[in-house]
Amino acid sequence: MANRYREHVQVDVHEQVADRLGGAGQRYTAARRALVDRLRDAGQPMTLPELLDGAALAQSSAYRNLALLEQVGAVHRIVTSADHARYELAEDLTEHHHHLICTSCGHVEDFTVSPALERRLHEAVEEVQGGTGFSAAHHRLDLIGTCRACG
Amino acid sequence: MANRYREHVQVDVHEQVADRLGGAGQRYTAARRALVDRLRDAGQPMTLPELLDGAALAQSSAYRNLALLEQVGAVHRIVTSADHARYELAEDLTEHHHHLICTSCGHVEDFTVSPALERRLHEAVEEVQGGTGFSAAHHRLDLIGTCRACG
DNA sequence: CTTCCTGCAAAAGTTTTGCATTAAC
DNA sequence: GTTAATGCAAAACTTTTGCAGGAAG
Repeated sequence: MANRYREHVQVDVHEQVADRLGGAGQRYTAARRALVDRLRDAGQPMTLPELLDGAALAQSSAYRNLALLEQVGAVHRIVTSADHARYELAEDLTEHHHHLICTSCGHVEDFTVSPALERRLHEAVEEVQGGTGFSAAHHRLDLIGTCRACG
Repeated sequence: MANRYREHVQVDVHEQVADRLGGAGQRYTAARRALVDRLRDAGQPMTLPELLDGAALAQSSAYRNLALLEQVGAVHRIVTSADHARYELAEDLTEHHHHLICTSCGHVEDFTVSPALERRLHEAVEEVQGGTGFSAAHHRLDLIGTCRACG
């Protein structure tokens, strides 16, 4: 089970997003709410075509809204080698996690690691920062391979 | 120092690449050798414009050669949020390492972590594989933030 | 009634592909 | 001689942008 460490701290996602948009002088429109709902319901990073499928929203609006949501820290954009980028809710609206990336079908799945390893990672990050002058906003641990369906 | 754990096991890169190309019925031309030389000399992942700068090679040939080199496992392509993808020699021609990715200028720098942490990472990978049916070819640990020059 | 949002269409920009020519084995 | 590699130009494709009309506060 990849999610055994998941804590399920539930925050009010919509309220959070509305706040962050409001702080930037932007509105939480129905289209934006729908995007957030889809992202939350999916529980997995989604491509733009997936987000758009069956939704009454222009492609350009979707891109614009997702870019805005990323700017205000509500959404995170993941680029892989696959055709489309993928979008997910920001970690502080869900929780810290990592990705299994299938090189065959492009599918991205979440997983979490033990708090102990996460702590070690964090220590390593600190260590590297000290030595290089690099200031890390966050880290990213991904597994690259093939998913069950493709394997 | 980010590279304190580096082992400097030197393999004959050109011989390795020639072998892998040969195995696929492809030739190790001067243009390909030049790309490999640049990648090795840089010691950092490079964009296509960087690789092409001052080189007598058509853009399309560069893309084609890099794609081929990636297919035969000699080169690794890294995609970030920046405009261009970056290319580096495959890890088995250099060594296992990780990346500091600057979100401001797009620069990518290498770093290594202690063998102990690397071992822990490997264990975590095994653990996740068992639980999910995902088959991981490799893992990726990146730090995302701002580099010394941009910070 | 001013500011932001949306849709459509066009543009931008990286990467890929077709095709004729040249080079490698 | 056959097969692969190159350069040029054009295409493909995701993502971005301009602009005019609509919606929201």
